[in-house]
Amino acid sequence: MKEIPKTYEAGRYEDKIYELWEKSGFFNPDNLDVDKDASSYTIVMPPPNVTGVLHMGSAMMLAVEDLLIRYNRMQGKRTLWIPGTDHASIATQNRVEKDLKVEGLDRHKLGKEKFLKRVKEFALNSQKTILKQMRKMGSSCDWSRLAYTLDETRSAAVQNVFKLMYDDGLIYRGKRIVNWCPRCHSTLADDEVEYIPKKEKLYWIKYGPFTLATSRPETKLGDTAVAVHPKDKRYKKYVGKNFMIPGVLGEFEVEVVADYAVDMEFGTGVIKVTPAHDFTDNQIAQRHNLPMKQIINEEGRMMKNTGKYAGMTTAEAREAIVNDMEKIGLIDHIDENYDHNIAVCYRCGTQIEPLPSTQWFIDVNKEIPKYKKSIKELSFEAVKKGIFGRNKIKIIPERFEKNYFHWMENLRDWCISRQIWFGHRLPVWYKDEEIYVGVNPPEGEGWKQDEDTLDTWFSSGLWTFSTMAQKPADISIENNKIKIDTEDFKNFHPTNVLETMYDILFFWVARMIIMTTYSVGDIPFQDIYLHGCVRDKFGDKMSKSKPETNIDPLDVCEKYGTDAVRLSLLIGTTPGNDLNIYDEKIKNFRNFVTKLWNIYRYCLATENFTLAESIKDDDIKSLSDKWIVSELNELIAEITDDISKYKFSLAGEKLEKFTWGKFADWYIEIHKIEKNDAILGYVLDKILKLWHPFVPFVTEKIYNDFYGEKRLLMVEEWPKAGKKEKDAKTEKEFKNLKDTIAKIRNLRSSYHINPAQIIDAYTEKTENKEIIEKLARVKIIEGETPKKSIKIASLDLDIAELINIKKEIDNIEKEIKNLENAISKTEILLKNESYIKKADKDVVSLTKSRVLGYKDKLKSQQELLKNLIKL
RNA sequence: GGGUGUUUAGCUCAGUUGGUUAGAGCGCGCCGUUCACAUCGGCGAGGUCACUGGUUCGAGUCCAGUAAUACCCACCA
Repeated sequence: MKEIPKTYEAGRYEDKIYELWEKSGFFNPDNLDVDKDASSYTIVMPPPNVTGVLHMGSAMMLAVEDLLIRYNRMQGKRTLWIPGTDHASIATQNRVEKDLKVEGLDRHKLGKEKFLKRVKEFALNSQKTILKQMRKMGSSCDWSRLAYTLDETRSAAVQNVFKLMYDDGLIYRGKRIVNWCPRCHSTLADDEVEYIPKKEKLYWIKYGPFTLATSRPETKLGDTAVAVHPKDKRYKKYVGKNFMIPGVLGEFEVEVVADYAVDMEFGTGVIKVTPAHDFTDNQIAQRHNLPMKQIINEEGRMMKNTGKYAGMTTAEAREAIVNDMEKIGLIDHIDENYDHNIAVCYRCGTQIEPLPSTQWFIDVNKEIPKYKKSIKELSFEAVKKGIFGRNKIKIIPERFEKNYFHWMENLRDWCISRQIWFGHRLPVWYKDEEIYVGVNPPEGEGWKQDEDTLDTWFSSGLWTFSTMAQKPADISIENNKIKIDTEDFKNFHPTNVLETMYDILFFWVARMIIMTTYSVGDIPFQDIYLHGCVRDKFGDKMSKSKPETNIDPLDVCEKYGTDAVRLSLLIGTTPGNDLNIYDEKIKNFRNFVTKLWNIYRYCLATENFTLAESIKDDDIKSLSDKWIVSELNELIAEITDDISKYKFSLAGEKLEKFTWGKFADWYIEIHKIEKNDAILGYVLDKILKLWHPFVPFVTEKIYNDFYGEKRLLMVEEWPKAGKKEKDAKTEKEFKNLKDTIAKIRNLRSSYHINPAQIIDAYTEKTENKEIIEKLARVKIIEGETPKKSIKIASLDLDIAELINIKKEIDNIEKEIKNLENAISKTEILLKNESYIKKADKDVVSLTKSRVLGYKDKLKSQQELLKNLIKL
């Protein structure tokens, strides 16, 4: 026998095994040995940001996707997993700016060109690390198709889609309110705004026929309307009318509109509408076509059109205006302690100033001529009822569909321009008043490209189809649609499943649905599988600032092996639910891998052991053989069903139970007696295959030891369940055998009978004699009848001297009581007419057999009791 | 303010279309090197399934409400 280490030393084998896989070429579905006529299975990997290194969440994503890919590859599908990374414009630029700050630099000092060079270097470096880490996790993706959201081909996709949308009239340039930081001179994304609770003053001012409450009286100079709730009876008569309102700069005219955004309970139920300097007001203005009047500039100061207040900061202007209003009697009263959230810049803490700014937008409500539907409607239908002849996109878990619909219904025009340097430049050129939009710059002198870049989700929204192109020329506009002229697109699009964490369902997943349905007239994927957030031991988010609970996937892969890490991410978690992870948990799964390894060691130690892909009928000899084969058949059927329904945790648990609790604990123990190598080799062969998608390294390593490099487990066929139904008789007989052994063990344990002591057991005749003898450590003597003994099943154990009879009588009486309870409960149920009438027939017959089982048990317990009392 | 989850053993969590006396791992208690495995084996203790009501022959599972807790969206004059 070869010298095999007692434990599986992951670090010794993992890299070599990965190399073996990669060299085999089977990651690539173009491999000559892959059946080209087989149906395809495709996943496009959510591209990790090139902002640093892989975290536990990415490890989760890779574990789930690799499981799906390996499972389907073994199912004989033509399987493709496309890897990639995301340039993540804002996040990456911020990250590099942080580095610059440490060096006492900033991007303006460095200049755009040098800065971009620096970002590019950083991104490249970080990408290298990430790709290495993906390999370490065992990801069987096709590296020949590696993509990057900012590479040439993906850029071509971005430009083409932009042009298509522009020509369809969906992309427009317009003024919108943005979060503006007057100190940083920059727009802020919504998630870059922080809200701080603060006590402020609330001014109740007289406003023509109304009195209303406001916290920003200085914006009165930009008011163009007042709004009330449509159902507010108090103000119904004013709606639709215009009024002249007295103000500090004289009278001005406003219209009264009715809008549901107004809260009747707040203040007097009337609000002033300042479309240029408030988000809600701006929306109201859009709905009612109200004019917009800007009065605050990018410095946060009052503009020239504010007369004597021009040049003041908003705070100064507020004080001055309130003063003046008081003088002419426009102030009703002032609340001093109004609880209020103020919006500040996350970088410098300066209060942000909502300002109108020129940006590019995608119109989500406009009807697209070729589909006669808007973007919103297309994306809604794709999930609601299916579109373009496809089944509806299914979200797992289903409850997220509700969130999706809610989000989609409330979707507003998507602002796609960003004042960021790193990213895709808009394919827009200006020359004087002229605007040109196109993939290539226009001919002629004097054209200047727009300085803005695109929202990073614009390019990642194209990901499922842009990754199907190999070069820029593969992408074109044809018949008013995006055409990807490649075999990949024909073979692998739409993809089967999009797997990611639920937190980017809206940011990204929804945008892929939007961009793909619009651009190529198809869905991007059929299913969406959402995993939860990987948290630390206490259920908190992991972060590098908490090194005591933060887990680096590479560290634990090193420590416990990648297989153990994968198991800890796959078992004990359900889709959409968060999962806590910590060292001890991973260690437990490492222990399981060791168990699997030792099953293999045991097998190797048997003479001439070999893995068997199949067995003949007469290989099944004993009760135990019948039992394990029947259990295995059931397992294969269930695991296959579970994985196809995305129930990985359940599948893993069942596999674990079978491998450890049935195969190792019982069958292998019995094999030591029966030595049926054919069955042993058969079961091992099957469980290696079933386990492979979960723990690819250790299973491949074992397979490799048997077959060498000629055969790869990775591309072996997924097991098929045998035809035989589960055999109830075998099941019952084996259960009796197990129960007999367990009861004897139980007695031995209760009375501390030395494990080395062999107990005499008398019987007239017994089956499976040797198994009971060895596993229960008894000696079976046939034909004699002892005077004093304890009866277990058909065995009379000579242990009467060793046990406490009274205690045993108590125990058995308790058990008898339990059984009687169960029997009477079930019999009452069986007498219930409506139960018999309404319940499933199968359920009723099951209940009947259950009662019989109880009665059997009761009988044997009563006999045992009689027997004990005699002693 | 609006929405969506979660609540099952000391801990972390499973529990499929409602149907055995509700499960696993860890932890805990007792015993143990019979050799594939002490990263192990054997045995055991531990739960009114958050609470209240309803539907049903039958509820951990479905419905309504309550409480605790987490997250998402909006940030509002």
